[in-house]
Amino acid sequence: MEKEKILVTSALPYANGPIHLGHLSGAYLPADIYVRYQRLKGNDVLYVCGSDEHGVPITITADKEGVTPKEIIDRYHNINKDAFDKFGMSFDIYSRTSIAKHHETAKEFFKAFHKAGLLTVKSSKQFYDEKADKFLPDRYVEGTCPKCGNEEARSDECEKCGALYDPSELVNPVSKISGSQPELKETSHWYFPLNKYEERLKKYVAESNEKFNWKDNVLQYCKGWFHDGLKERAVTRDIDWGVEVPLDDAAGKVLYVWFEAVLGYISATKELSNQKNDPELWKKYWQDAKTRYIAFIGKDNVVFHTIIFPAMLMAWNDIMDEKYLLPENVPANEFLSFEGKKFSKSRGWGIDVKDFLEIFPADPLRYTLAANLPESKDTDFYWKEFQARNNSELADILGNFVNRTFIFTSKHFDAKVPDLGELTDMDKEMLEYIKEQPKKIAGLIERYKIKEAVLEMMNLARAGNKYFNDSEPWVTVKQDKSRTGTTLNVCLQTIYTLAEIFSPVIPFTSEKIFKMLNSEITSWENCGSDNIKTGTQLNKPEILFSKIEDESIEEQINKLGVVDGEPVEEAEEFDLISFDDFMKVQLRTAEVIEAEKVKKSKKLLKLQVKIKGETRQVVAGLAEHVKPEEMVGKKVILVANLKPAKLMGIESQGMVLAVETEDGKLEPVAVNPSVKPGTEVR
RNA sequence: GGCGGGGUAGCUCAGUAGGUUAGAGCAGCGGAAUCAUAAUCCGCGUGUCGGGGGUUCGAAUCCCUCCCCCGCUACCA
Repeated sequence: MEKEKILVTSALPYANGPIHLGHLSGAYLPADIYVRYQRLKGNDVLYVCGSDEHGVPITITADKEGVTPKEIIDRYHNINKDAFDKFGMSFDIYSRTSIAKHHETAKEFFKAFHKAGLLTVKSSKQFYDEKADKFLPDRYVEGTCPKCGNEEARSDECEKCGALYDPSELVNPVSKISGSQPELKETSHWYFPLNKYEERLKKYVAESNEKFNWKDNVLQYCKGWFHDGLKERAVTRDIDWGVEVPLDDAAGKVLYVWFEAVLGYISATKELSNQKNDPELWKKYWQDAKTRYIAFIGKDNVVFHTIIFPAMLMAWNDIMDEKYLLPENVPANEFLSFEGKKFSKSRGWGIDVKDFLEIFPADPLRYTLAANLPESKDTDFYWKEFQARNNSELADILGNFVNRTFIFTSKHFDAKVPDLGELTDMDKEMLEYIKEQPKKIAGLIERYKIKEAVLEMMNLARAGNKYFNDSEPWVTVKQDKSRTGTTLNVCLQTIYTLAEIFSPVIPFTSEKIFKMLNSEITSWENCGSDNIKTGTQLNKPEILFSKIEDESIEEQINKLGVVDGEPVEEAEEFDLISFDDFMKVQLRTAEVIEAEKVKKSKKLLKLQVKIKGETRQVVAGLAEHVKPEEMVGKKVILVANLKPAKLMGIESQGMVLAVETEDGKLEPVAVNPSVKPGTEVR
């Protein structure tokens, strides 16, 4: 079969925090499994990734910590690179967008577009912080929403009520940098005419889908974007962290991250070319029409990889002689939740890859994630499930099958691979199965059905156990040793095949098995043929997967929702009432005129309070907390339309609002003394 | 608010060009076996396919409607 050239990318993780299990499930593990499989098939695969290191959130983190953005990106680039490495990601290069090569590449694209007159300049008003001498990106400005009054609204959008508005409408804008009030100041930016590519993009998506059968969720996302119509997009921003706009009159402006980050795939490949002293290498992938390009991402990234990046490449290809490939497929995954909730570092929910791999080995994690990838909908990671997958599948089914075969072979055949003698129907069936199963799995992986492929891999190990059981070598060894030899030979061929087909998913274990078999991995196409030769001396078996005890899982579960040793307070859950319901409660300010203790009562005070036009008698349970004389003259809040009730025989015509402190003390809600009695409270 | 996804067995998930008794893995129950990390193998599933309505000979699947979860809304997989 002719070798294919395949370029694979995984979304560039943002270097503003450590990656967690959700990231792995989205764009990394499926890609790595795909890549390892394609390499086993003998195809020429290039797998590229790297850190995305520009943009506002990184500068926010840096400011918060009082360090430079460079320190932030260095920290997380290294943490994540290391985590990926321990997890067994087989990138050909893990680059970063802060390198000179990337700045150069991004500028090249911008300049080409600019020179061709594609980009338009538009001015708009943006918040400017005089104290900090900076234009403020949306996230740096907070104010009150003009629609709903939410005080934590963003400059052009309120997350609470969803309103979109012009930044000039924002009430009381505050700069998050200096705390001062920013001014709206005129600035200009370059825009990319995404709208001009709309028809071609629709065609691109439709045709790619026809040829390569795109995933349904991806098509739905695209449909959503097309439905709304594509608009021009600003490609520059006024910040000082990023790729500088390569024009004379653009001081203080950088390329907007969406524009340059996707180009990181290209610059990373160029970087690899340099490292290999083969400057043309990258072109053999990116600019050869025979290469297949597959971009693995999470669902949040769909628009960038099916619309924006292709549009940019189309624009380039229109102008330049050297033409880039567009992705043939963008197999985006949905999200992984953690124990039923979204990953959240601040709430202590979920676990970083780095922390995980310090406690458990990579392969059980790879297997667990792969067996439950969010391929068609969001899925969940549960610690208990991780334990079960490790113990009852990896250890009990796969690990034990390998172990029992090895031990039996060393006990009765000096750990040498016995002859394959005369075959029974059962032997033939098993041999047929180990030939067919890899084909089935290959088909699934090529259609990006990794989850189902993993199930089929484990099914081969199940079949191995059944074959072993049904063959009863512990019986035959007493009567017909050559029969036993045949059984074990078939089992060892099965183990060989298992090591091979499982290697994309659990590469570390696969390697161990090959070492135990004293054999080398072969091409995927040879799976199931006579791979392990009769007479081969087997090495001593080792336990492939140790069981995970309940205690170590409990320990992890107990860490949930804890940050720095402190449990994170869960927000209270309220039964929601409508605005109308709330308005049924009529609150008024009231002035206390008289106060005395109710006789024979520990808790009750009898108050005379003045509201507009009347004086009411109210009985309040405050006696243990406030002295009567302290109450006189106080302004309080009264529920004015509460049905009167009798307490200790005294009529109470309302209720005084009080706060209950943690130690159980009550304190009347304070009202500014200048407020007139009877004023409405809402 | 708009757009999108989801609601299937105790749990985690498959399953739509409408078609026999709706599936898998795990857990559970019963049995067999004893080579093995007490692992394995065999048997056991009547689940209002979120609710209601409709189209149809026939609906988990198509249409309408309602409820509940989640995501995106242009810089977090």
